Amino acid sequence: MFISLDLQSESPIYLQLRNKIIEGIASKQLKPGDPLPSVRNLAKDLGVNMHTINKAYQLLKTDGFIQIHRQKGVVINPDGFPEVTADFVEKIKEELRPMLAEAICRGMTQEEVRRLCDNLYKEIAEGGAAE
Amino acid sequence: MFISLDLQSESPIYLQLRNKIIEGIASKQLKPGDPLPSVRNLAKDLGVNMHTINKAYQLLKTDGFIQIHRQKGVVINPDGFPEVTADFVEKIKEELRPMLAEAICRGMTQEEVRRLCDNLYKEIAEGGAAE
Amino acid sequence: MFISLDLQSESPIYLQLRNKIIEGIASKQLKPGDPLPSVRNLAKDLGVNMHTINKAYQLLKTDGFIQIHRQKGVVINPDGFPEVTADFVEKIKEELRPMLAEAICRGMTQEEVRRLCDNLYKEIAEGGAAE
Amino acid sequence: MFISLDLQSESPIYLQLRNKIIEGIASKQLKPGDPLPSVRNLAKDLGVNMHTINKAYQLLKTDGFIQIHRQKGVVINPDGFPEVTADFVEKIKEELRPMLAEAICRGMTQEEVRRLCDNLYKEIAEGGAAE
DNA sequence: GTGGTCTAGACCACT
DNA sequence: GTGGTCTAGACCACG
Repeated sequence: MFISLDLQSESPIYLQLRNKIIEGIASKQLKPGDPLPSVRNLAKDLGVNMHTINKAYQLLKTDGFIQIHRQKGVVINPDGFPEVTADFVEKIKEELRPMLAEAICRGMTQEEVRRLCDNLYKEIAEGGAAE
Repeated sequence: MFISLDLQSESPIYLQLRNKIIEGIASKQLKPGDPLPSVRNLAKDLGVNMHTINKAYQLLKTDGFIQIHRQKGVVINPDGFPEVTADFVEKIKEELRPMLAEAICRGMTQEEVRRLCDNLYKEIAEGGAAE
Repeated sequence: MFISLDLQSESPIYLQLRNKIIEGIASKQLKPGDPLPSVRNLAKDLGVNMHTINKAYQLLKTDGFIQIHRQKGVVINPDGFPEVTADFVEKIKEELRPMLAEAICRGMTQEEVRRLCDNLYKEIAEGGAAE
Repeated sequence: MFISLDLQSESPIYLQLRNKIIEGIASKQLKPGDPLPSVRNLAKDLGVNMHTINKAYQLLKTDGFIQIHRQKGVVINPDGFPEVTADFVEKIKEELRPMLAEAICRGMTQEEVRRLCDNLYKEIAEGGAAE
């Protein structure tokens, strides 16, 4: 799995990295138990600061997507992933809301929105566009 | 139309304000030609700085949602709103992608995602839950 | 001669008006000695403030394009127009410079610039696009 | 590259700065990939406020002339510059029109206008007279 | 009274 | 140390 970061993006690098890994999990390119590169190695490969990698990994650990063992390294959580909590639904709705509102202003119908979501869902699940 | 801001939020105030106004347009609480408060009045009402309001207004102006008449004030764009451009679709997809990926990891089915979007779409269009 | 103002423009109304009248002179729709509407009438026709009209007229008078007589009203200067002074050349160059620089950055050739200026010159002189 | 601002000018400082940088690009004193000073350094050097510099930089970023890397700094867009869009041609024509009209009123021939543009084009491209 | 511009500070997130 | 954001003032052009 190749990870490409956009260093000019407004989105902080650590967040981009976290999201790329989550997309990797969603597309099953990364499966429970799979190892991830060490902080040091990944930092070198991506050409970014170690702290940045570490921040992404800590986020993923906190959310329960990965485990970090001092000796064995970093692995995709072998015990499965977090559920769809009420907090998560709330978060996704609050992030979605402004986008949907703008889409409505621009004249997108509910049908068009649905199709866009459906397509994106499939695209992610199949891992096509991640690269 | 009442606007409530979360001053503690990670999301910058000017963005929250921009989004609230777009939601107001989406829910038809704000219609083309409707006046918006002056920069200074709104700043006073919301208890934030004038420049913060101005930044939100400038964003909305650039995107074509409002018009700013220099000595007269601010109105919802009476000439209609921007289209669904390719850029917009690209933007929405890139913002949606990480959310959908996480939802997939957490086990949400495509059906559940669709329902969530549908409900949110209606909720926004009806403008009920915004405040 | 019809005058259309863009009330949403960044350009102040009095300047727009001044420029429209100068364009009228350039296209010979307005000739030396021709009368202009009174401040009061023009303000009513255009739906703007009297002070705004007056400011435009004062500018034109200062530059020598019109004469303002207390009783006879406002007329295009029957004694001819100002020359191409060094000040004017300087002014036009300083205004032109940023535009040309941007055009160069965007890859316009000198030939393309020349053609654009030529066309615009003719267009103005013929008064086609003035309204 | 030295930048001189006219703090007394009618033209806002941030616009003067934007234009100076565009002239720098046009004259090839600034090339794709070249770094620009940090917002705060340039502000100190020019003796103006940080926000004023930032406003100029934001403008240049929006137009695609520079890139702003969040924690790394500002560089001339290494991926090239925007094209000659229809919008740009429209803008330049509308700005040019009043100047040309006045030039015509003052008796400048098309030949004289052409020569003035040609000379200015060369002067900018060679970057001699900018400072 | 309106927005446009500018100043002189300040805190924060990111690397 | 970088840009992003925000505040609390101020003056000006415009209408």
